[in-house]
Amino acid sequence: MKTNIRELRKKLGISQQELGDLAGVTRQTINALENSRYNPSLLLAYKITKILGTESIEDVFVFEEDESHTV
Amino acid sequence: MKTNIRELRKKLGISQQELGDLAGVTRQTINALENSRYNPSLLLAYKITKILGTESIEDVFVFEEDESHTV
DNA sequence: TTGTAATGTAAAATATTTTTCACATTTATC
DNA sequence: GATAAATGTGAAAAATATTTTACATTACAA
Repeated sequence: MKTNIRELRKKLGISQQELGDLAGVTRQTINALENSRYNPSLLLAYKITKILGTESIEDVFVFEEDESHTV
Repeated sequence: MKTNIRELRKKLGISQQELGDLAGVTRQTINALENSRYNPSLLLAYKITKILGTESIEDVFVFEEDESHTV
């Protein structure tokens, strides 16, 4: 799973730290998400989506084709 | 967070067990989601959304207004 | 070029999700 | 009403997400 968090965050002109603060998580969590290092909880994904001002979760988190077959 | 999993699953005429098998999780996980007992991973939410044939994650998982302020 | 903010990352600890097992209750069918 | 399938739920274990701490590197302003 890839994300557009970095691009969207930069459009807002905020740091990983600030986004983390807004979302209630640490900057390391944001960093790990930007670098595709793990699969967040749905609620965290939702909160980030809201903060970044996008329409839907799928605008921020991009799933690969065969990814729905993996846990 | 509430979900429409039960309704959508019944439209497909499948059991919690079958949906779990399709999503690669146990029936207890499906049951807990249907009864709003926790916040799944984003990937699981995505897989369930795909299996249920809905457009987006938000069609299946419904967030309350002030929920984005809670972790 | 020096200092400062921002980012990348690792390891250990903690929190949360998900599984497993087990049993009770409900629902449908005969 | 008996039987089987489906569902609800609890508790402990396993797996995974997230935090914390700490340090290194990069980017950028003075």
